[in-house]
Amino acid sequence: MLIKRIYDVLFNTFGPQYWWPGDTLLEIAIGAILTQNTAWANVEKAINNLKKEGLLSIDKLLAIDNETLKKLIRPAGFYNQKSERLKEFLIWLKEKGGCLTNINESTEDLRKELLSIKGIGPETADSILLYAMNRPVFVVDAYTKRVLSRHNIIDRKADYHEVQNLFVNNLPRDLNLYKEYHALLVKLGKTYCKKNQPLCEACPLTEVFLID
DNA sequence: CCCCAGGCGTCCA
DNA sequence: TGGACGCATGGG
Repeated sequence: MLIKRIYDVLFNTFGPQYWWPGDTLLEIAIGAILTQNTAWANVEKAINNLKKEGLLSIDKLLAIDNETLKKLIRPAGFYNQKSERLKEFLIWLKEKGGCLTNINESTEDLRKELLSIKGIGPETADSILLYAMNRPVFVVDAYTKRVLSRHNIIDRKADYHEVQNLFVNNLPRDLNLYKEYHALLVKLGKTYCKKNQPLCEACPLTEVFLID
């Protein structure tokens, strides 16, 4: 099966990625919001600012005023929106009891609730579910779509669920597999599938399609 | 100077 | 429903 074989090639090429980077689950969830359309290096700066101030807790972040929060997360860009999005997410999380992995609710319900928060769309919701809440949800991002469409596996304008289902329907429902696969696709994208790089000879996926 | 990055909401046809 | 646009910083 194609989807499984792509995974094997990526894993053999790059090895395990151990995603998502971050010391705590809360930090991971915050990173998922801050990284929206933003280079990870800039997100790290924002998170480090919060960490230096000892603010990486739900209550402390909710306690500081918005202007302070904006200044701290400024390097991550879109800080006016992201400060609001962060606080709305934290309010929701606090209502859920404040522990990301001890929530007695179905993944489906949690996903709907996350999507109802303004500024949290499918990718951010699924990233939080998978990496911060340990729920087996496959994450689709810009790299995933670009890699697959560039190799004619999906249409360029395939929507989120269509791409997500391609993976879910062709893989065992396994938490760590989902984590590694998404991380590997990002790794591949950053290395061999950049935006204005039409096709790359060195892309390890070419071997998959030569065999077919 | 340019383009881009681990999106999302809004507006408009 | 789907394409264009604004949001913003920092690196290449």
